[in-house]
Amino acid sequence: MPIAQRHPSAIEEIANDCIAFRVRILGRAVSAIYDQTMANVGMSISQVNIMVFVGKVGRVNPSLIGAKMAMEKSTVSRNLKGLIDDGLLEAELSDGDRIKSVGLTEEGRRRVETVLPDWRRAQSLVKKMLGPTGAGAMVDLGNQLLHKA
Amino acid sequence: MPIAQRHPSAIEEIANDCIAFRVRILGRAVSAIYDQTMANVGMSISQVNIMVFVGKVGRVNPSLIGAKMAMEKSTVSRNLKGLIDDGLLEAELSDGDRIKSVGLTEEGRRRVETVLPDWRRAQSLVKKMLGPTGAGAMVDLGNQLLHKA
DNA sequence: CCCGAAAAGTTGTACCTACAACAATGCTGT
DNA sequence: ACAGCATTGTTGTAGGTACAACTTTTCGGG
Repeated sequence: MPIAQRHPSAIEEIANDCIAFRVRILGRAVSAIYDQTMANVGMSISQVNIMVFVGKVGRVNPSLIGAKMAMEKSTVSRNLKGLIDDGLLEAELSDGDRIKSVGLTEEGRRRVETVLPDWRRAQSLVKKMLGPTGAGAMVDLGNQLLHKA
Repeated sequence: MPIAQRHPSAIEEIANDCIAFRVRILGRAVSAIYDQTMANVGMSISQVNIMVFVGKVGRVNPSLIGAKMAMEKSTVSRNLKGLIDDGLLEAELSDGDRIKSVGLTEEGRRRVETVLPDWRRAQSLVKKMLGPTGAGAMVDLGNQLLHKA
């Protein structure tokens, strides 16, 4: 005869299993390390990530950034605005002044080189925090998502 | 004699290896699924996670929430405020009206039960997105961080 | 070519987040 | 008991994020 099932409360179930809970904590913990480490050059990890993405793929339109980076289009719009104003991205505009595409400027490219040492320190700290296995798992998981998008 | 090393640009290096890049994309993608799935009950995954954490550990002071959930104390302060105003958390206050500790109210507990079905749908969608292996890795990584904190 | 629908970008609004500066609380040694 | 210091919580400010509503652009079928 079947063994009586234990019925964990909603709280137990969510606390024990929730993926969002864990992803979000991880995101805050990891982002904080990069942001703090790169603060001396006045760049956030959010900004660096966008510049690197644009620099890697070349000229892109905002919607592709959103698709690949899982960002809502309005978020992309505002984030690009800041980087363009700072001269780190260069935009091709439509008649109505909408961003048709962006590319990394030379200044942007130099800026990425500038943050590299700090980025490396942060990356190393995070690897230590997650352990080699954890860090590897995280990269694999991210790549899987990136290649799917 | 040693083989000449290829020198990837800063862009290549960061794009290929950055853990923050991947964690943050994952965080947005995952959070969006939970938020959209639970929108009909008017709760965000952020709120549910805090309620569940408080419900699980019982009466806690804000600083512990921050420590365990990797949230800055000011963030905790504001997030608790909302849940208290909504009657989902109950606060013990100091003379100066500062929050000494919070606990889950009965209404809060019921609310968690209410979102459970939607939470399960979201959880299932995310598991599908990450695959069983990926989801497992994510939970392990999160637990590791939680137990260390 | 043109019309209508779909896709893409922007703006208003609101929530989540963090840092800095400040205020209140708690603790420790004498 | 209490003076000084460390911890804890709040508020000002600013960036990151998403949804809804709107505008502009693009794209396909007549």
